[in-house]
Amino acid sequence: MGRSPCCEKAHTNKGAWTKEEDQRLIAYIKAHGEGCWRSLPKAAGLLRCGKSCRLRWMNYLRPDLKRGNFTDDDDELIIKLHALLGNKWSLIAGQLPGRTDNEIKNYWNTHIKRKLLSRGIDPQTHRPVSAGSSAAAASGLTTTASTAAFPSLAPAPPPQQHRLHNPVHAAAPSNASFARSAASPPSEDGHSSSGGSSDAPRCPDLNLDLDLDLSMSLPSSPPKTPAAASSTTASRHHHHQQQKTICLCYHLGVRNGDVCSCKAAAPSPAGPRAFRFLRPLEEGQYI
DNA sequence: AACCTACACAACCGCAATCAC
DNA sequence: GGTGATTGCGGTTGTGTAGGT
Repeated sequence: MGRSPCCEKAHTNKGAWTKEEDQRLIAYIKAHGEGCWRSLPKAAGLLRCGKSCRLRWMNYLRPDLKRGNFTDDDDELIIKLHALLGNKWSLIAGQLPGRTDNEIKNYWNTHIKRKLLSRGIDPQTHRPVSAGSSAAAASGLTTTASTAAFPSLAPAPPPQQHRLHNPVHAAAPSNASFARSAASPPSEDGHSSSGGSSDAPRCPDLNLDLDLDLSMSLPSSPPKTPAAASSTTASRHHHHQQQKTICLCYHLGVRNGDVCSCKAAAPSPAGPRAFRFLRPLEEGQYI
């Protein structure tokens, strides 16, 4: 379907944001809320692409962002979530209130990868480097941490016609598409992963006690302000406001009737699309 | 002090998913 | 159901800076 450019590049600034631009963006969003990124730059008097505005707001200006170092607990949680979800940074970020997918992605690439390698663990497969050959990995993917964490998911038949992004892949690694989507971390050198280890099952003998870890309490964070929650997203996916009763299966995008029986916890009237992605947890909200 | 290198992170790009008509 | 518009995600790149020589 041919795509028009998201903005008129000839009339937009690029590169680092200035303080003035930040102030304009903040002021506008405070006054009008998030949403309609396409028209926001013009309305806010910014010579920026809407995507750029959104990114700046989401990754840097949002008031609920937690700046500062990651704790060791954060590290471990990220590692375990990565083992479970692969490079689904937005999903991982959803479990770390106040952190952005971009921040976690950067942190993974600059710190955690090295940390794992220093432990002799392959950051892609989460297996010992020496035993991390593709041949060994090919032994199977059916009893990964995912199924350990969600035993009820294990026997589920491969979902039909799930979209690539549907996180059910992450929760149901027994189907091949999981390996191609959620389980396709970047290649060792950090370059594109799109063609990565598509057929190599990840961490078949991974033992990360994820069932324990995924039920543990997560660090709390200040409640998100209404403005902090994407108004656009909120209007489309307002079920996220009711996440306190939602199980992780639902968090992961499992649709009603797919593999999770937590239907009662899925309040969305918006249909399957509303299950697309989980959102950052509210304060005191656990998975 | 100057240069080089590695690191950290902000920002961009391309594409898929989703929405609206 | 088809199509274009918009949003959001993941991968990659660019740039500033700290540390080493």
